[in-house]
Amino acid sequence: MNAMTPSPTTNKRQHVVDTAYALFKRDGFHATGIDRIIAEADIAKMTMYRHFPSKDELIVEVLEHRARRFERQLDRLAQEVATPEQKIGKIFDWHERWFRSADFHGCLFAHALAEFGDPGHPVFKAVARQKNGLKRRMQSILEEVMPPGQAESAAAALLMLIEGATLMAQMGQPAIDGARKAAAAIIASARTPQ
Amino acid sequence: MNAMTPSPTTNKRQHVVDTAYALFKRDGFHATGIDRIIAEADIAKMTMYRHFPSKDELIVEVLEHRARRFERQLDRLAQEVATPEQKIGKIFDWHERWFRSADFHGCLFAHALAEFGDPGHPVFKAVARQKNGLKRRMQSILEEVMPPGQAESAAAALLMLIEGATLMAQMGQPAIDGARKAAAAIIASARTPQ
DNA sequence: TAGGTATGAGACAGACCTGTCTCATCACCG
DNA sequence: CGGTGATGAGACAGGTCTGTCTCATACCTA
Repeated sequence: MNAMTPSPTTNKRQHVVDTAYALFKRDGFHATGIDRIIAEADIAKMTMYRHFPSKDELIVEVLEHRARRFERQLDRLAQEVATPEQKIGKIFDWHERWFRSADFHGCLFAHALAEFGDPGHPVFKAVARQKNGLKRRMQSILEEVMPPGQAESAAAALLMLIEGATLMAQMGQPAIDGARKAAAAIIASARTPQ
Repeated sequence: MNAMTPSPTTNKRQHVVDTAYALFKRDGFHATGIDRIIAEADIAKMTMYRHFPSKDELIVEVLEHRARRFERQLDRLAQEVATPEQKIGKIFDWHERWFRSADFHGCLFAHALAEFGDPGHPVFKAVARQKNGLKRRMQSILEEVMPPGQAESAAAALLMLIEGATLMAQMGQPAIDGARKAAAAIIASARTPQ
């Protein structure tokens, strides 16, 4: 296997992940059958099952791939600005662009949580990892300007706002501006408690 | 049909709704089959299909029943207190108790939105009605102490907080206190803009 | 050229899905 | 007693689900 030419295995595997992502996003997890995925990806069923031992593991793979991509994008955005307020602002910017994108269908992780509510299920755990990652990111940003305790609860509040804004955006109600103002009020309040 | 004795039709119908609610809440909508519902409710399949023309309509009925129940409970709680802050506080109280309840599995409406993402689908519309109802309720409470424009965006922010808190509660992360503090900051900020 | 690997194509199993149909039964009511 | 409406029980159709299996076919490399 030449190291310069990408492995065909990797290509097929990623192609399945991308195709499954698009279908899961639009139609949901249980409503999207394996047959639909392989038809859309134009691959044989066995090709998929050779890469992923089960549909559940494919779902986890899709979620983890999207989570990594999300983290990379936020990393990049954070480097563009200096102050904690600006970094938080960039996170809201990211979501605002996402809400306006043509194929926005809500948060895939929240949807996964809705369909896999068992805390022991691998999909549930993958969702928890992603949400905790975002919360930790905001928390460490806020710790630059407030004590850790304040930063923890403020980060939780910001995460709630973002999740809520995503849900409202899915219902066609633009609320990112309100979320932004509320976030500013929360941060200001945490900066100067009482 | 005697008006004093409740119609057996109504009883069976409600029994199906209640049983379906418990199963949808725990396992999701697509993952819960008709066969499971009628087995758990201990009724014949035809009895169900005589009351509900399709599974989708049963889902809508379940959602609407829960929405009516929710509205009644909030109506009652609102009458116990006087100030807008207290009324909003009662809404957060309700959610706090809900999060602590033994069979809490997240918001059924949010889950329905995850599985029925088509805005034209009756289930989607039922979800939008419920969320808009809660937002309107908070908005009219807030209009007692701030201009309508401020009340609208503050209500949207509070709704986002509540939805986000529900999602975090489902992931086992208690965040209602943080949401409460954030709500106070939002309302204070809207009361005295700038 | 020979061999190993990835893939394609599709049959197949066994279960589950929604929704319809028939026939029997039971309760109530005039 | 006779009739009516709600219900029970279960077969049935037609489709879809996940996952496994076999066999043929490319393709790259040694």
